[in-house]
Amino acid sequence: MTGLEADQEFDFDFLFEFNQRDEGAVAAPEHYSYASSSIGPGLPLSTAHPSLPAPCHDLQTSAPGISAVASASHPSGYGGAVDSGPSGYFLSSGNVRPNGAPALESPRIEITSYLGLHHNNSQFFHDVEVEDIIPNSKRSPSTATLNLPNLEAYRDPSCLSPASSLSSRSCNSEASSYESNYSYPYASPQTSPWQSPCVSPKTTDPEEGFPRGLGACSLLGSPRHSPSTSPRASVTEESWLGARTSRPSSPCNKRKYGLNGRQLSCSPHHSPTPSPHSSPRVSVTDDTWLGNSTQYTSSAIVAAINALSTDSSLDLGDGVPVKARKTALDHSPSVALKVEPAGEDLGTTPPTSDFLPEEFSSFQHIRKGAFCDQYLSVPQPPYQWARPRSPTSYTSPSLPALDWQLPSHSGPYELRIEVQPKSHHRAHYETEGSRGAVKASAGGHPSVQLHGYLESEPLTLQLFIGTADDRLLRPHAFYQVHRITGKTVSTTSHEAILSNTKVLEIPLLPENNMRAIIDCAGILKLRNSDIELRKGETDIGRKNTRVRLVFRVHIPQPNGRTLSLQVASNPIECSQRSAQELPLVEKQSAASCPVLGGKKMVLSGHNFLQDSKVIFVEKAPDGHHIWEMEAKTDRDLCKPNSLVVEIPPFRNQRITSPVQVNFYVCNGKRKRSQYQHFTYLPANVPIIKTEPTDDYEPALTCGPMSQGLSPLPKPCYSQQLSMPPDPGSCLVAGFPPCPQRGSMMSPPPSASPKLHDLSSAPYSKGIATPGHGHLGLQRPAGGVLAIQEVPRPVGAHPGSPQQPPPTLLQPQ
DNA sequence: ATTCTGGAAAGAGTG
DNA sequence: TTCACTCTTTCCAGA
Repeated sequence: MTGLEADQEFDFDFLFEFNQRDEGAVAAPEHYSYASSSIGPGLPLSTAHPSLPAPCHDLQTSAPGISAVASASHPSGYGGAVDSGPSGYFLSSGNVRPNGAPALESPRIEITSYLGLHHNNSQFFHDVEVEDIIPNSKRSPSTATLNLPNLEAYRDPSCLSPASSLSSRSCNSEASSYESNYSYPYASPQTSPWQSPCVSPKTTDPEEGFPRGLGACSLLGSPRHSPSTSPRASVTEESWLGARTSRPSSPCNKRKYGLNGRQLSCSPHHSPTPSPHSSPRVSVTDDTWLGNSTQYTSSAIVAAINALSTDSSLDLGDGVPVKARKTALDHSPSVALKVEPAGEDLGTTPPTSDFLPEEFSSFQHIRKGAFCDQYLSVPQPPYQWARPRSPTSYTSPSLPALDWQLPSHSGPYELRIEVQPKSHHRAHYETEGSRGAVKASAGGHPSVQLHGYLESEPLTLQLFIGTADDRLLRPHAFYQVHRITGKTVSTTSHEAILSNTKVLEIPLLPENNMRAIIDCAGILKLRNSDIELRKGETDIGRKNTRVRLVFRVHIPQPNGRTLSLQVASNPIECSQRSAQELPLVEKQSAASCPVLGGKKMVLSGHNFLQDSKVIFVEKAPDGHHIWEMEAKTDRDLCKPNSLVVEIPPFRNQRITSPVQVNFYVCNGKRKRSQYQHFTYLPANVPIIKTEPTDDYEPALTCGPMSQGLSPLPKPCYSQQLSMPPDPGSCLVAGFPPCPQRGSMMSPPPSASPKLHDLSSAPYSKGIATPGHGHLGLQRPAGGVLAIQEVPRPVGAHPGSPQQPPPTLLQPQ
């Protein structure tokens, strides 16, 4: 901890600065402080464990795991975050409050935001405790179905045809996302990716803050206080009806389905709520950039930044694409801890009780309830298990937002996925019946175990559906976890909603060695059009069909803090078709090879055909292919699940540093697998390690790791390279491919740049662009790698300079 | 009667 | 603008 402390201080500083600068920023800290304070009380009340209380964030955030694990002293990152986290919060809070005034611009906003944030965070509370408290009425339909909150609200006025799904309009979304990515990079916090997770005061602000009249607001649209009231309301309804009833872009209109009812009901009112999630995305990118390293730290900082950004965003607003902005704003929610200005404690529950219609509406988004409700109305679980036993840790508002990157292990603890889920699982729509629980590839179900926990107190394992792209792990906007019950389900679970994300809470019992079999989790697909209309949503759903199961556990620490660990599964393809027809590479026996090639590489996955071709591609930063080479495949050895290919020689036999390329399996026209990463090594250079180990790990490890940790590219380098500090070198050398992961993550060549590429693009620009020749090209790799690898560094490589993140950034 | 599943139709989106 | 093909979403039917 000591080391951490130092870090903490560091973080604090940041926080302060931010705070001082922005109210929002301040707010963030405050939240924390509040949260902490408030939490304490709050939790107790509920069922929460004492442990969970306020400290949680800090700890978690601090990412004890990360900082601690990796290196006691994480300078910046986690450690700082962690340490600072707590303290930071307090301090900040203290300051803040006083400063509260500082909020100068819009104190309310801050407050609100906090609230909002809190709520979000507190979601747990809400979910757990609050829910009970809160009248169903408030919630939208308590039905299990997810309600899309305010489609209308989300819709931009600009959008001509509400119906059309954003995806189609991807441009916008993309643009926004890209922009966010690019533009943000270092520059203004606002834009910066950082915003992402944390704090998202913005969101709150906007909504609450109306006063400000954030530029964003306009974008956001109506959300403000009362969605319904808002001008849009009318629109809303229309939209609702139209949108909702009919599927947005698609067939809806044509087909008449009966779902409308539900949606409508929910709709208008809810609308205001921004989607918390949304934020992550944008931020993600940024995060990646920035600091991957500092997941936590960053988070704290981010929060601060977000706050700032929020404000700024307003200013910038004009310049920034709507979507981008929205996103930013939205972020806040997710991250934000909800703290209420006044009632810190309240933050947790109090609010719930209070709502006046209007207020409620305004807060809704903030409140988990609001958010959630709008989004997902989760049936409340009458489950008992949670209460009695479960520590209810979740409740604490201080818990890290779902888009925060957390380590999979810290100190003696390690959260590990013992059995990975199958790479394919057809998600079901709300209009369909459940398609069952996610299964393991070998039969049975995935399982997760917390190692190193010797206490007798049971814990709660959280599960939510996360993204599987090259960017930072975050809740997937288009998929939600779906609780499965029935005779065949042996694992009890409880649903909760955090920032619009459904979270399945599963007990981790000492008697079961803190192991849980995940046979109670299905995957629900939300209509792209609905989600894309959400405010702040920058991602498009089209072809965005891969997800990961993300597991989290919050471990109470003796010092009162809570340590949060997170692990993500390997990617899961959730679409019907692709899962059946597209080739999928899950593993590759080699991650790199000398430029001479000739080496055999075994690919394992699905849908391989004798006619399958394996194409190696080197892409330029701009995405176009510089080089393509079909690898020879051994048809005799080809099986549906495995393919043996001979690595082709690289076009340039004289490379002096590793060059990352991609390859994919092609079954025909558009039936291509995701890009896989592969690295060509200089002929005379000692091989770093091409084989199995990496492959393996990457695949598996990466999945998880990336999941949890930060996706930042930098880390990767550090980790793998552990070597040289030089940025440049790192980049180059660093690029070790993370094969497997890549497979899942990278976008198909043909695929629209948007989704997948988004991530890549950003990276490329940020990283590659600048001067790294090949490296630049490798780009995606960087991003990808980073993500994958990062984790390791954190957890695994304590020694590594982890926090290189900064390095990365700087390099550029 | 439900829950899972696999399959596929219908229509919108993409290039 | 048209066309072929892809992708999404909803239905259907059987286990």
